[in-house]
Formats: sequence, structure tokens, C-alpha cells
Amino acid sequence: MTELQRLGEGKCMACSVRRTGFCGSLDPALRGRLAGLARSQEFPANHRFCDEDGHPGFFAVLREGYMRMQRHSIDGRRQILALTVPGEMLGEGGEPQAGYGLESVTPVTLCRIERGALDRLAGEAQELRRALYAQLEERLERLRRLTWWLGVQTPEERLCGFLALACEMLPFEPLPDGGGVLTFSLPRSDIADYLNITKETISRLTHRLQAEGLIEIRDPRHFVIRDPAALARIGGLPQSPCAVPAGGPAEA
Amino acid sequence: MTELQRLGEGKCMACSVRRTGFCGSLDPALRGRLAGLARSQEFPANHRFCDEDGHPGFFAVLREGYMRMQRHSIDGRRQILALTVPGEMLGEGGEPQAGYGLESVTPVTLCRIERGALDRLAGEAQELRRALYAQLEERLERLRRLTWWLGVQTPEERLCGFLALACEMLPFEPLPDGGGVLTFSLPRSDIADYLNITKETISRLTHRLQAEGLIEIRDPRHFVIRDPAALARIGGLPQSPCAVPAGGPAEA
DNA sequence: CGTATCTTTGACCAAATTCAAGCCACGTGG
DNA sequence: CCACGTGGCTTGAATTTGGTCAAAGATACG
Repeated sequence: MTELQRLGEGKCMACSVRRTGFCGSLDPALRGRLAGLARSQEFPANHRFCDEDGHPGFFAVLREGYMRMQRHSIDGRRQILALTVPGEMLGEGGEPQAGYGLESVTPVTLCRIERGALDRLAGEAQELRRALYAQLEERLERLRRLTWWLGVQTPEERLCGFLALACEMLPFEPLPDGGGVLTFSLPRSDIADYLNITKETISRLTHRLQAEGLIEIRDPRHFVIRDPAALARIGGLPQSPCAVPAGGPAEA
Repeated sequence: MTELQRLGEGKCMACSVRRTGFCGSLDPALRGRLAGLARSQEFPANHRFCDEDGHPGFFAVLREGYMRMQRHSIDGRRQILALTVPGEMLGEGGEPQAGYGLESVTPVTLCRIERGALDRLAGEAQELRRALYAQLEERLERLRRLTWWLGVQTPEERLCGFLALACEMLPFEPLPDGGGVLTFSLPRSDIADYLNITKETISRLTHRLQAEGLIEIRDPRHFVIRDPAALARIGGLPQSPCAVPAGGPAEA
């Protein structure tokens, strides 16, 4: 009930992810009702939202920054099971989800809704239920892709697939002569623990891809990618790997 | 509308998975309504229900046998993303799920419901929606575990985890002096493609585990497992790895 | 008894990890 | 302005592990 941080219609109207991702999939009336329940909050990088012993009724839409959901083994090995980009929701399952930790990768801004209030609204609004279900299916699909990567793809294929996807999910500045510049805010270690390769291997592979002319390393955080589709092909992704809410028909 | 194969109340009453898994999670009245829509069908081993180009509105509960959901790469590598045991539902997502093939591992008996009829019933019965959502979450959780296995666990750890889980999901005949006999109907190659190791490695590992006294190989399809919990520990699983609908309290 | 299928075993090899050190950009403080 | 420390990235050499390939057992079934 902290009036201070209440989001309200005005701030929601101005939100950059309002028309994308989870919020974008709702109709304006419902989004308005949700906005009334939401509070915006900022957190620093590497903030631990909940540890691997489960987390409380947490639900939020990520407005800015990146988050990771991860798990550690006793001896320190880590697997990142999901990376969340702005516009996506967090805390999809109603369950405690013990065993997984949720942390910010970069500084983040969340649009947070109390679990109970969300559940009450979902109880009466079928559309919200459908949106939540759709997000859960999207999560499942992404996890299948990750499982596929980890299972049958070589490190090189995984990295290529990841780069191709990154062109659609991370900041990607198109260049006049084709392709674009991809900006990573994620450190190598997080990419490594997502794809289950070491950061050394990422380094070796990116430089090999550069030698093959597939990418160009501007600096460690900026890659020029001339042909994302070529990477997608190596990574074994379908032509348009990730459903981006842009309306243009895919070229045949 | 094939009256011949209609399940009806009687056959549903006699079904072995009626009180477990998906069906067991529904209340009797709803289960009765579903039974009216269901048809029982049998299929041979290795029957392809849908290939990797997507499948039509398929929904069923597996009554007997095992199924696998898998994906192939162009050069023949395969990843099994889910193994389905009796009592579980198939075709969880409403979506076409392009990219994944669904096949029987052994001869199977399905209790099949037409997608449209299921959706109509779900539209009016909140409880059914909840059950479907719960199954989707269960799928997500299992896939996370598989991702964890593939990502950070060694082949030995994966196999141990798999064996421990198998004690709860596959036929497990308790022995008087502790432990029990585990029966595999799955060929090594399917286990291998699920855990992403080769069948040769499975063979080497099982024999090593036998040498270490953790298991005893009766014959290729029957293992004696004295202490499933020990395997679960090696496999990095929580104490009671899989929620089995048996009511007994876990020992501390 | 032969055939087919599945499992087991052994020898060799490739690939990614590990470990170690070096590099670079950045911010701090003298 | 420059030394210095820090964190992240890169590079190299040695090592290990599980895969590949090939062939031999085992089992079921006609």
C-alpha cells in the first residue's frame, strides 16, 4: 500500500515495455486494472531476490535490465535456467519453486504485483489467466530449446544459436549496410553458465567465428553481426527463432 | 463418434490409472464427464503419433506403456525431452508444438480426448483448467531437472539421478531385505538419448556402479537397488525427488 | 539353429576443461 | 598526470573424459 511507489495509470502509460511482452498481450482495460495493483521498484546488479530455498509469492514484470534464474550444485557449479529480458514476467508459477535462485544480472526496474492481488484478479479475468498460461508455455518452450542446446548441440552451435536469438532479444542496432551491432550487458560468465560452456571457450569460439567472418568483435560487449540468419542456421534454430511481436510477414 | 471405442463410465472405473496422475487429480464428477468424451486406443511400440512438423489437437492420458517426446537434428542426433509414464497426460500445450515428435516406446494404451471437446469442457470447468495448468507446471519442473542434469551434472550423476527417479516412476518391486527390483521397459538407447550419454557409457557406468555396490545388475532390464536415496544423493536430487501420489509420510 | 536386436567391452581419439598467466580498460588516489 | 589495483576477457599448454568405431556376447524368436 505504499502510495509513494504506486505505479498508476500515468507511469504505466509511459512505460517502455507497455506494448511488448506480457503487458502488451493484455487489453488496455485489464492492463489498467493491473497497473492499479503494481508498484515499480529498482534494484542494483546482482541483487538476490530469492535464494534456492524457494521464494515467496513473487510476481513482477521486468521493465529494465536483465535477470537470471539459476541453480548451484554443492561444489559450486552453476546452471542458469532462464534469462529474462524487459517485458517478460517473473515468478510465473504459483508454486514456491524451491531449488532455484532469482537474481538481477544488471541493475533492474521491476513492476511488482502482490501475489494475492494477482490471483484475485486472475480469478475473475479469464484473459489474465490466458496470458499467464501463455507465458508459462513460452517458458516451457524456451527451456526445451535450452535442453536441446545442452543435449545435442556442440558449444559452437549453442553459441551461434544464442547469438542469433540475442539479435531479437537484446539491444540490436541495425547498420545501414545490413546486419547490426549487438550489445551485451551480460558478462561472459553468465552466458557461459547458461550455455554450459566455460568463459574461456566462449572467448575461443567468438574469435573463431570472427576468423570465419560470421561475426566481428568491436569490443567485448559489442559484436557486429552481418547475418543473424546464418548463425540461426548453424544453431539449428527455425528461421524466425523467437516470436517477436513485430507484425511483418516473414520472407519466404 | 466411434461408439465402439467409447470408454464410458464402466471402463473408466476399471482403469488402472484412474486414481493416479492426471485423472486422480480430478474430482469424480468431472472425471465422469471426461470419461464420456474419451476413447481408448492401443498402439504398437515405436508408433509415431506426430512428427517434428507439429501435431494436430492431440490430447490423451497414457494408460499403459511409455512414450517419448523427442527431437532430431539434421545429422541424426536425438534428444528425448520427456518420457511419459502411465497416468500422465500427453499434448499438454494447446499449441501445435512444432519441432517435437511424439512416439510410443513400448506398446501403449491411450485414453484419448478430442481437443475441441476438451477445450469446451475446460471453458466451463475451472477445476479442469487448474489440472491442466498443474500438469504444465509439472512438465516445466521436470524439464528444469533435465536441463540441470544436462548442464552441470556428470554422466554418472545423471544416471544415478535417473535411477533414483525410476524407482518412483517405473515398476519397482520391493524386496524383503530392503530396496527393490527395478524393471526397465525402455531400451538403453532411449535412456541414453534422454540423459545425453551414449549407450556404451550407460553400460560402463552401470557396471561401475555395480562394482561400487550401489546397484546390482540382474539382467539388462532388471536392476536391484538397495538404497535409492543414495543414488538420489549422488544425482543431486532433493530427498523425495518426485511427488508420487502415495500418501505415506517421508521418513526423516 | 540361424537371425536379429540389444548389450557389453576395448582401443583410440577429439574436444572442451582446467590451470595458469597475461592483457586491457577503468576507477582511485597520490 | 600517472602509478596501482581490480575485474573481466583472452591466450596457451596439459589433461581428462566421454565419444566413436569395431567387434564380440547375450537373448529372444521363428
